[in-house]
Amino acid sequence: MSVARNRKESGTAERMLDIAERLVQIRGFSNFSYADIATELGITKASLHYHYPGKAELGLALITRYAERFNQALDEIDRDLPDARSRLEAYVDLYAGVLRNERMCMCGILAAEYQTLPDAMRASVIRFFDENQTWLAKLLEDGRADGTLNYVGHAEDVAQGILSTLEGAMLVARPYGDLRRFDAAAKPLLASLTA
Amino acid sequence: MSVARNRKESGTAERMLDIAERLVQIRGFSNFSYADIATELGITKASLHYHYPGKAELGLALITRYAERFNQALDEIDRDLPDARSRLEAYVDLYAGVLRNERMCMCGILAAEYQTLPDAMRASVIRFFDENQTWLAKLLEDGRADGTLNYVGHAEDVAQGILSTLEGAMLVARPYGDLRRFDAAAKPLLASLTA
DNA sequence: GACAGCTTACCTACTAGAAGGTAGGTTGCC
DNA sequence: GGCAACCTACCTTCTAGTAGGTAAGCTGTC
Repeated sequence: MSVARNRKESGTAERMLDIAERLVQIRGFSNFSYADIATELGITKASLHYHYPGKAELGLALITRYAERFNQALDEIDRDLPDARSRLEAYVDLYAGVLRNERMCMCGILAAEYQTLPDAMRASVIRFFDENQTWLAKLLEDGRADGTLNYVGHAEDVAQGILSTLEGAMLVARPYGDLRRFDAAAKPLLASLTA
Repeated sequence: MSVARNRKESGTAERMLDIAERLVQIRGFSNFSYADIATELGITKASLHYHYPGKAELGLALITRYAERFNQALDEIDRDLPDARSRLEAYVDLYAGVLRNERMCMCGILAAEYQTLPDAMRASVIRFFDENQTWLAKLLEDGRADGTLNYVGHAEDVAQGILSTLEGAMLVARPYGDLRRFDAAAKPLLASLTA
């Protein structure tokens, strides 16, 4: 028993989020329980309430972390890729990556459950979509400027369309367990923005 | 007390489906209960089990009826509208109509819950999508023939893309309670198929 | 440097309520 | 009297959540 061994050094709260995140993305928020997490972590349900007093708080932390990481990924795309077109491809690949892990976009699945979500979570789901859309709208305007993308109408509207298409592509592809279904929606989308 | 008054003349089983259908499309399959239906119908939970022995059977009946009606609507579109382009518009409007009722496509929401669905229901969700896709693929080929639609690649792939886009548009539009969000995805889709 | 008091992270044992579901009885029309 | 459609009265299992306790590690004071 070394000094910090019994203390289980690594954040249980963080591991709770890891497990819950996976369960949400596979089953949905109302289809996993504290008991599921407890079993997987090897501690009791009661201990979980020490870290997050209720499921609503856990859910909120879940979206917050997810959105943070997503925004980080967007920043990296902005930093690493030169033109709007290749950034858009990278954005699409973010979604494809989630699907490759046999998961659904967290906020996509939460959108489906929206009516049964705690209030605090609802606002965060909306915010996630808004932030995505803002990022996409800027990308679209950049693309028009640098000549790598073109489209008709307002960037905000097109951004809404892109987001919807990608979420839908994930939603429908997952029951089939077939990534090509995602591509079937994503490729024509990209094509229509470069034509 | 007229002849068939106490007998509640109109099929309770059918009214169960009506209520359950609405609840599924708003909350999802795992977020409504027999108790919800019982309350709304004004009879006891136990009576519901007389009509559908379990939730899985109810769920199956739900998809079956929904798919039947949807297919009828597709037949009517085929019968009433002359060209592929206007048929596609009518198809998109079927989706918009669901959203106008503040509902999500039943099979869209079931797709989100897919991993927690009874086996029999899973197969039916897939079948619904397959039938839609088959209908759309034929429509796309007709459109190529009659010159009202054009696209690149296989009709089946484009059909997948259309389905995904519309499901996604509904999914994202609903938390916002904003039909324009649906249009933002649907209009460019239609445009890209007529360009 | 010891010991008091506090904090962290867990535990056992429990609650109330909701879930799906069942057994068996009642009602009223044909 | 038979049967459809309901009922009362349960049961089990699962749910989130609570009460209260404990072992171990920190921290500040004398």
